[in-house]
Amino acid sequence: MNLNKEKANPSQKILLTAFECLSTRGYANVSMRDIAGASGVALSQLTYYFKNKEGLFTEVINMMIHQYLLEIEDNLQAAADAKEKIESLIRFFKELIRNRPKLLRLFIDFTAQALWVPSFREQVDSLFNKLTKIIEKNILADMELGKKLRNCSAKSVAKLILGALYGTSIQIMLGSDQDSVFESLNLAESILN
Amino acid sequence: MNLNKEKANPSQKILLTAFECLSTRGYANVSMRDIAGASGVALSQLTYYFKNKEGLFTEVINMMIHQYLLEIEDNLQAAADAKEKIESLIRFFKELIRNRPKLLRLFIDFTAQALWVPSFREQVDSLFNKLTKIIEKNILADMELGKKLRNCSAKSVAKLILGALYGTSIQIMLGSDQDSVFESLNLAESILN
DNA sequence: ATGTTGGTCGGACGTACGTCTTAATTTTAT
DNA sequence: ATAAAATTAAGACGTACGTCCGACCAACAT
Repeated sequence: MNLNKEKANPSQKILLTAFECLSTRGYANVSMRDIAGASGVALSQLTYYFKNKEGLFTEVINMMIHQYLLEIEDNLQAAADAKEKIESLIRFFKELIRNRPKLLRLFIDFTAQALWVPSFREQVDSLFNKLTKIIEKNILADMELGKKLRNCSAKSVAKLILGALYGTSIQIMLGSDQDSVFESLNLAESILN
Repeated sequence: MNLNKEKANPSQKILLTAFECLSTRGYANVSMRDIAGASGVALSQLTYYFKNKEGLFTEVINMMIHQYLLEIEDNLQAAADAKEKIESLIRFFKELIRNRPKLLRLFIDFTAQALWVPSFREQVDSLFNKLTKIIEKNILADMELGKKLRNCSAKSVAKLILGALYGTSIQIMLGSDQDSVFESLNLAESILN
């Protein structure tokens, strides 16, 4: 976070601190008091701005989704052809794992919470759909894989790609031997070409 | 669970009830008292047998891993050739999603907890490794995909397959439109052949 | 019969939680 | 300058939590 936490308005400050806490220790292990304390704000401020813990987490996730979805789409549209786009997508995931593991952890945690909290679930579903559409539009539109498998809908292909990237990333985050899974991502890239 | 909960010894009874509660409402949303009440046992019995909530969840997961790892391996070894084995593996995941979603939910939840609880993390890592080995040994040993990609280690291929199946399953569990993701699993099958 | 052991039970302990209320303070609009 | 609104602060409320303790009770060995 290179945003200046001090100068931001309080709700931004809370959001950024909340991201830090949640992505470091997990939704279940962070209390509203922790976040209030860490952002130097009264507990009731959190309620005032975000109603409750669920609302706060929702906004943290929204902030992240907004930021990184744009980033992905920019990267993809900057790439010239399908091959470069795939490379860019895989690079994004690698970079996520290596340099922004907190973000990935936050998202994995969020995904699991979504199993039990309806509003989270809608959010996750919407994100998955957006990602699928991005992959579909940018990568599958004009490549031979699309033709090769045109008996399947492009949506299914995109979902499989997304699933593979996500599932592989989870293994990396949780596994002890990270190298072989990074290899898996490279492999995914070469399969797609 | 077709095991007879009534006749089982108390620790088994607790385990089965715990599975039911945890897989229905999630680790964070189930209390020790809930489980004790549902299994008709005093709260302190849970502590007596499993020390604490973490220990109880660990044993629930162990029970499931033991049961379904055997099942997967049996299925795979019963299949004649690589093609059948792949079919069997995909069928297992489909069946998991369709008929035993509780188990899958439990596992996804567990995976997320593993981000923050070291003992869970070891358990997940070990499970992922076992699954990878199973895929590696049964599917990749003698098929042309193995040769086609022999510049990558078999382990990486197996991890990619596992990641794809797991990531796709998560999308199904959380998504509204399940059909297109089932299609993705079919697609995974045809890619592997 | 008696003592011992492993299992069972209800309940209490201290803590932490999310939420809510109420009041003080600052900002904004008139 | 004053009224209204928005923001901040502090604290209490009730609840739920995981853990722990001491009393029972059954079975069994002595």
